[in-house]
Amino acid sequence: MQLSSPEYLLRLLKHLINHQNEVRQIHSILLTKGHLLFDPNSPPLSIWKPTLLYNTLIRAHLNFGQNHKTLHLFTRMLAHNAPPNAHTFPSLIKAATFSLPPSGTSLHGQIVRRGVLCDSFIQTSLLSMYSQLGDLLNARKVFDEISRPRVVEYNAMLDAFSRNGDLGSAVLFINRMSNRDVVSWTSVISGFSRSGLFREAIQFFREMIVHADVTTGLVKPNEATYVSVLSSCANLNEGGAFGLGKQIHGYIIRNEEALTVSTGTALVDLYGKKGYLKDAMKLFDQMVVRGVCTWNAMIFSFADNGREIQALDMFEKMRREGFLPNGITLLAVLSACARAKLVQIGLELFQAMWSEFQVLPIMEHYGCVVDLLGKAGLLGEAVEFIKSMPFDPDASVWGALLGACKIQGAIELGNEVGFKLFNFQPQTCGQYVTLSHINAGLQRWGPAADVRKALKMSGIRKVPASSWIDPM
DNA sequence: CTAGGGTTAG
Repeated sequence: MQLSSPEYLLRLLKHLINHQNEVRQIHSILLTKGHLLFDPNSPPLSIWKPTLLYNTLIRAHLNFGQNHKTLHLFTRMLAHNAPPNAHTFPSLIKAATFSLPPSGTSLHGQIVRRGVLCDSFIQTSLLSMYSQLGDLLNARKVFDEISRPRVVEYNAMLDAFSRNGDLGSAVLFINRMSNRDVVSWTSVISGFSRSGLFREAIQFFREMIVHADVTTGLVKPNEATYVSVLSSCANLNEGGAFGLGKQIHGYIIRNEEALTVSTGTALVDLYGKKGYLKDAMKLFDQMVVRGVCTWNAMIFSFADNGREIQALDMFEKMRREGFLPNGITLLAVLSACARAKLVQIGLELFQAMWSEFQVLPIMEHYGCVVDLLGKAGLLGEAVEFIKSMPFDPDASVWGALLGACKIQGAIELGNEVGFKLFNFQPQTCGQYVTLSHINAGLQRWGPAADVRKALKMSGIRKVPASSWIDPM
């Protein structure tokens, strides 16, 4: 086979699909050889080559996380007259989900016009896209158009309910499904967890492991399930929650060989949040492979337990080992600085965020700096800092200032800020719901009552004992 | 194996 033939280059591309430099080189060879150009006069067997090549390139760039480039490749594809097929769209839909401005609806239009809407992969991708964009209505519409949904399609709809906080519907839905797999169960557990309903998440996990799905061996909890329920255990301040977490830890040790990045991090977080820093650190050291998230969990553990200096040391160590801090890392170190009143270091880190770490500060970081200045008694500076923000502060930022006013006894400013906060109350700050660290206490109780009612109505029983998980 | 879809943390 010729080294510059489209067949060979396609094979090469598939083989090196996760290697950015190689993909780029193959891409440029393909361009110079004209292999990406659709030629109606080529032999019938190779007429689809440009489409295949473009689909693979699109997939590669999606994997690289280059959503904009992924979508741009589609316009190049159209310009080269390479006809998109049903395989083209799932990757594009995924890229559109996470790119700004949203281009999902225009993709939806393209799909309809090209008559590939009946493809089940495309339907699931679209459903999932609307779900991730918080558009439950359109997600539902897509689902209702699916003629014979199977478990994957059901799961996508289930996840749409779960991740958008409609857990009542999620529970009703999963109960009505004739087949459930581990993804179905995990979707609901993580949905509860995401909504801050940790007790319900744990309860649902307990339901899962005594359900016929699991006892018959049809379904088995996996890493995603454990991570979700461990996170709920970490966040629920009840003795039983920690106990369950430790049981799961034991179970993982007995059954899986080594801790993965996800389970290891979830466990570091668990022990850290419960104040068992030695155990958290021991786990951290045991882990063979760590991720940025692992470091984040460890830094947060120190920061939240009054060991701010150790948190900052950990941050230095992380950088020495070549890890690039992300937005969460910065949040962890900024909160450590705030707690220890290390104003200078905190401000320097905030300044370095963009210039050194290429992390764009978001609302939470600003909230952290306000907290930092406020805790140190620099209320005037905190107010100035809020005024300098490039976007409007939300309730979490004003809340940080209010907290500082209380500590400092600044009654007048406190009243002013309190009034501003009062105006925020009726709003649902939906997109910040996950930012529980700073938003703690805000927007938590609304959905909870409804969900408990739905749980009750859906006939979830009291939890019997299980062979390896004790009832709480 | 033979392009593409659903679940995971801080």
